[in-house]
Amino acid sequence: MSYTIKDVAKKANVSVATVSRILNNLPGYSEKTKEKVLQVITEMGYQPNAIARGLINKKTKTLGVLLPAVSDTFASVVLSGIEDMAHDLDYSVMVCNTAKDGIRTMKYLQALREKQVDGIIFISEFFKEEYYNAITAMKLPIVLVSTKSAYDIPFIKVDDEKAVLDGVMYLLERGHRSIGMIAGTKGDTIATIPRIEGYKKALNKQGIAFETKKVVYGDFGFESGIEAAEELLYHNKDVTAIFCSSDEMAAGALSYLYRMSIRVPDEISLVGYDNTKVAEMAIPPLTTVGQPLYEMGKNSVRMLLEREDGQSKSMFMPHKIAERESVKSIDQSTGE
Amino acid sequence: MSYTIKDVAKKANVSVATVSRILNNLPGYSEKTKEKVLQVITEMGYQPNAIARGLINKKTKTLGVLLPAVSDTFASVVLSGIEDMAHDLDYSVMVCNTAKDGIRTMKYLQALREKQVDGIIFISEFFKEEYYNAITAMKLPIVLVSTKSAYDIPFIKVDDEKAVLDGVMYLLERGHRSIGMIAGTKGDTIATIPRIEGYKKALNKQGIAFETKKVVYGDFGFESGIEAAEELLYHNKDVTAIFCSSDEMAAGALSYLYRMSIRVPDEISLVGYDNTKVAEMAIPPLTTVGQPLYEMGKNSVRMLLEREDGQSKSMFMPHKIAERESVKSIDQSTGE
DNA sequence: GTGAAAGCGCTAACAT
DNA sequence: ATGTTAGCGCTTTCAC
Repeated sequence: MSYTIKDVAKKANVSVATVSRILNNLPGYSEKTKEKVLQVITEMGYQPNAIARGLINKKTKTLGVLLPAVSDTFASVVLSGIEDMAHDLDYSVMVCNTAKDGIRTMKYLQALREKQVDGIIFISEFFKEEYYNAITAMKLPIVLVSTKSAYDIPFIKVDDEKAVLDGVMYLLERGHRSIGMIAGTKGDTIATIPRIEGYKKALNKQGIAFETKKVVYGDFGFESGIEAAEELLYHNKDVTAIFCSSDEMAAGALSYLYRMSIRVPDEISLVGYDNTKVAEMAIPPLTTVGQPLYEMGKNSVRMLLEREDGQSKSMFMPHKIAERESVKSIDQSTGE
Repeated sequence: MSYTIKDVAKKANVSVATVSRILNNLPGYSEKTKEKVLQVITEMGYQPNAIARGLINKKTKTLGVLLPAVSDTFASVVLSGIEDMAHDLDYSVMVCNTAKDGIRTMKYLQALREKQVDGIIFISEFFKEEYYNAITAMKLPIVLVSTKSAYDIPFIKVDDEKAVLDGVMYLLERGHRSIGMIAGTKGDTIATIPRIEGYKKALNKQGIAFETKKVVYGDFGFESGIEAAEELLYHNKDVTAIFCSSDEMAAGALSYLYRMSIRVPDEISLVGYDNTKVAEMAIPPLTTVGQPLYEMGKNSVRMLLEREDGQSKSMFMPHKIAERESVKSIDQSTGE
């Protein structure tokens, strides 16, 4: 066993209370005893036991983060923002890979509760009623990142509809008239429906009719992008540009196009969504609607911790188009 | 506040000891009281406090993971293996993003200690003496993943020298004679020197002389791959293949070659290392020497937990070449 | 089969 | 300025 505060007290000839005060920077001791105690502490290599401490203050200085897949580029950037901010504030973070599995999420929620985390950050998944009930029952502060809910829970995300509208406008402004969309999971009320809405509005602004057959669905992943691109082009020989609801799907589309010997952006332009590393690494580098993922992660812990006194409110983060090389302007007069 | 074991005991008209026994599946109560207590527990929605529990058992059922960058593809796959295994074993994991920063690592080590984690997994960084001293002082079990140390600490990794030897042999067998190498950080005794050794040995087997100018260094990241490829080709117009020490660097090389209009694999073949998602997503898909990253993550927690009784030994994991489309066979007789 | 009570390592009154 | 002591919520002897 390691040393305890008692050992330190004994060796320094003071009471545990005094040691505790010194450890916590509370008033109530002379400079001399402080020095003495500090010296004994380093001598013994004493480290306070955060578990015992947590039992009393009801604070563990640790946060729980629930995300669909740690190895997913998207979530891992958010996680890294969370991690950095938490570290600055002296908090630790427990990661819980929910694997899009509701049962597993519930198990995690319980574990986090038992381990008395000070708050929970929930990333990018659909927030079920079941979760809501569990969390309100345990009275834990929570913030949603890149998702939102039907409940009064603060979230932090970009305005998806507006972001896609801008992304599609970007294409429209460059002369594209037949634009396809590779959307996310069909029916997803957070990341699919509003985005399709943005797509529609952009077309509408230019007086272009919306056609159902021009939007196909994927699941945000690479493989689904390949399939979606194939399906989209099969039904729409005329598209000159595709808006993709994630960089990974755009990478998939890119891959399909490459295999079909269709050049990007010469024959078809592509714009992605997220601005993750995959957009940078793609060939050609992808123009994409960027979300400030890292900042969103950082803000989420700030929000969570401030929340403790007085509800903090949700916030929309700005999106920004990262221009790279996957979009070509086409000259309308020549139809080229 | 939530309910405590005392509340349950009172409401069920038994002692806390009995409740505790039931909670922990210990003998010493009748089936009847068990039912009664269990019922009260669900009624109240009681959840045990793992902090209080941890104070007694000196077990927190949580692990600490130290890694250089959560958003790095490589580490995040390992992390996801760790996460899954930990979850199966009812452990939680605290992630610590060390950002290749020694000070930060030391801070984390201390935090993990104070929070009484049951063990530590250290991924892919150089393991400094400083860390060793801190960890032995706190008597925490630890395992190294994808790295090793000068100390008697179990590690789990692939045999880098052998892996690169196989990768380069793969190229040699396909007729390549002038092979460049984009290595990792110069001087890195874990992930660079042994790999260069493997490269040398492969050439040697075929009686090809090793040339210093054919190996250039990067830092395992995408951008460094771009620069390295440029440098390598500048000094070696004749290479027909490049072995890269990470998939990200290979993607960088790919990107550079694309910009230079040098076709892969027609003009230059490429093989990567790791077999992460970026190898799959590359255009063309990268042939790469794969490490079983996810499995390594899983094994590391198994190893860590078994370790508690009796030292467990290090293990080498098998590497395996994932064949995709970035390598072309060249016919030597025609010199093509 | 069940309960009382002594801690685990610490903090926070309350004394002095 | 410093010490004594009562817990925090739980597990674990030791009685009965």
